[in-house]
Amino acid sequence: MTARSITIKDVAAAAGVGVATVSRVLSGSGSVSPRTRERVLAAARELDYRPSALGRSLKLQRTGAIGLLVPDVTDPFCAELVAGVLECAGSLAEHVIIDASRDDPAREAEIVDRLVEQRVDGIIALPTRGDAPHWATARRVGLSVAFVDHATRGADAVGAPAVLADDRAGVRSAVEYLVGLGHRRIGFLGGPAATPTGRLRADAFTETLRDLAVTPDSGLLVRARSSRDSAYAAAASLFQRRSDLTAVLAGSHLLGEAAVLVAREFDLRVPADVSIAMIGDVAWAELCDPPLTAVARPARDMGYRACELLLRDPNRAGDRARREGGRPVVLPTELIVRGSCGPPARTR
Amino acid sequence: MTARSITIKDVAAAAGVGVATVSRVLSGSGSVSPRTRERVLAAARELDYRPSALGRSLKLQRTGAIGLLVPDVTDPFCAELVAGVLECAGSLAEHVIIDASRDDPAREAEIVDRLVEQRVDGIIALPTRGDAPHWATARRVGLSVAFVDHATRGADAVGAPAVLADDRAGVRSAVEYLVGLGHRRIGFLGGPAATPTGRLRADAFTETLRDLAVTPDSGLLVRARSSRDSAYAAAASLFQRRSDLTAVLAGSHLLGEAAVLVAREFDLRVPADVSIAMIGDVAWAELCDPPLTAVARPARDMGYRACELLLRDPNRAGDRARREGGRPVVLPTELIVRGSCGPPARTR
DNA sequence: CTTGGAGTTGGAAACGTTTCCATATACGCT
DNA sequence: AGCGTATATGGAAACGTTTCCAACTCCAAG
Repeated sequence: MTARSITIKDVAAAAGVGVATVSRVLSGSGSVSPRTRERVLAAARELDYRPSALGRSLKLQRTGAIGLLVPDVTDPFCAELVAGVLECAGSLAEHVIIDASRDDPAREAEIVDRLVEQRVDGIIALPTRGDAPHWATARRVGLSVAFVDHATRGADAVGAPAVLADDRAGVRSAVEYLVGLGHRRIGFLGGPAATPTGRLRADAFTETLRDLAVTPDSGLLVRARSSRDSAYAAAASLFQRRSDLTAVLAGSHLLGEAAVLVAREFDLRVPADVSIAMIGDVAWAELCDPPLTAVARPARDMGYRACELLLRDPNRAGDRARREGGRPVVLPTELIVRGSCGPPARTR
Repeated sequence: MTARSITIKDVAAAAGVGVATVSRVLSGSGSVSPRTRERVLAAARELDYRPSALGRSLKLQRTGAIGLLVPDVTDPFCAELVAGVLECAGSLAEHVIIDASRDDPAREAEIVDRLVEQRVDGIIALPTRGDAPHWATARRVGLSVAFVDHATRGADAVGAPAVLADDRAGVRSAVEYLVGLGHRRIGFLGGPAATPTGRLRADAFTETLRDLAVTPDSGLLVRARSSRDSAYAAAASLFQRRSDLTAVLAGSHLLGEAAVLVAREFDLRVPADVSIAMIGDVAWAELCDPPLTAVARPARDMGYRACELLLRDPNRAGDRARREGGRPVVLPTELIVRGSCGPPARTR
């Protein structure tokens, strides 16, 4: 019951040396005679000694932990991101404390507070909004923060490094592709205008159309909140109102899902009746019939890079980011052409 | 630069009281006069004091952290599981240290070691194999462990509580459904025979067939390793060798994916030419054309329950599990009928 | 034989908490 | 007035490390 766990003292006693020596042997620093080293190692093995990270962290003022904050771990993009962070953290012998904000700034603030208490070495976040006050607070208490995806403004405000996908180019490539196929009335399903991502992608959409000399039609641009239901409703309303559209670009995989379901609901053949493409490549895109053309965003790399940025001399990273005005790392996207897009049925 | 972080001592000094009093105020235990309480609170606010979990954990010998170990966070089942754990942990004010074993026992052992060093309050694991030696070690150093999914034998061996989906019943329901539709030559795509899950599902498959008086045909049962490539190869070989089969049950969502792709590759219409069902419901099942019939496993609940089991008086839980011979918690599955199964084209 | 450095070693302080214990104060009784 | 009790408070120990610093041993050089 009262099995007091064994400490460095026990090992020292068993080996007949001082605790300092044990520490030196185990951490490999300092000089110890081979003879003592052997004795200590034997004692440690004998007792099945497990050093406590608590004691060490307290002394070293460094936990070897990083916080990871995403809206939702079940989202495929977030999951890939997490995998990337895990991969990098593992290779740098850091461990990862994860939590989900569920897109709720209040919850996010709480989590950040907890991570501060835990004295994590840094936080990687896909923030609800990067300019929320708790991020400034985190930086103020000396925590380094790295933002991932849709946080440009926040990174600026807080002076934290950021890793982004080149969504503007991603949207552009998809639109160019669709227009190249002959589409002129292209619907866009976008995220909430309140979020940086939602705004940016919609802007890139209209911008590209203008650049290609296609007059944008505001009735073809629909917004949804980030829930499944809202996405479905948005898609349904778009398809219903505008039976003249020949293609749809979904601004997220959730919206892409909605587009596919609604098209099926309306008995529209893809791509004969309507072409569909989406931002964000996910596993099911390949399984759809027809497989869905999508803009792949390098989620895993983004996580890896963010972690690297945070851990590889964190002060430097933060400082550099601030000095350079928070110029974020931007990773390229890639248009994955599959079978869901074709020439429009009725040109003009 | 040398911004030594402020401690309880600073607050005590600022408020003109002893550290003990500050601790009492902040932790809400013991008695303090309203006047002092106010002064302390003011000082803490003034200094923006953040208590250090390190000091507290060291003193309390309890970290408020649990370890979570899954093969792969990007797997939809694992992701849901993680979400469930996060939900429960959050409500109990615990934080979660996550890592991925990538199905590698050696890596798993390392991670467990790290978690032991971190002095987590417990570990939730979807283990590579529950009877691996490091699990016994973990228990020996006084760590409580809860297994999730395919770990029956491990739970027995280690005496840890386990949360399982009722896969046997799940497979049974799918097979009964297919046989009920008239299928007699049903292919089964199974996981590796080396894993408990792989064995159990395949066994349930043949068992059910026997119970339904359908003579099992060993040529219709194919194994794959857990990689995507291997799944595809297995599915391809099954479809190629046995053009006489009228239905396929995939033993995992990865194998289901393979079945769908191969069927499409072979120009088989679903469900006209071949019916497909799979174990494990995932988001894309609904997006397939036709949507895939699948056996839903309550991943999120499993995570939640496991966390609950671990945290709600962990000693008790472990002891009870041991006393009862490790009788695991078994959660029901549900057959979600969609459009991918129909009567066989050529009966007999 | 003395001196000095190199190589080993152990004691003790520090990291930031919580909590036990002792003390101090106030107050209501007898 | 004296006493007992309840409430408030602070000092100090403990949690498990790391590392500074001092001390000790050994041996070679003077």
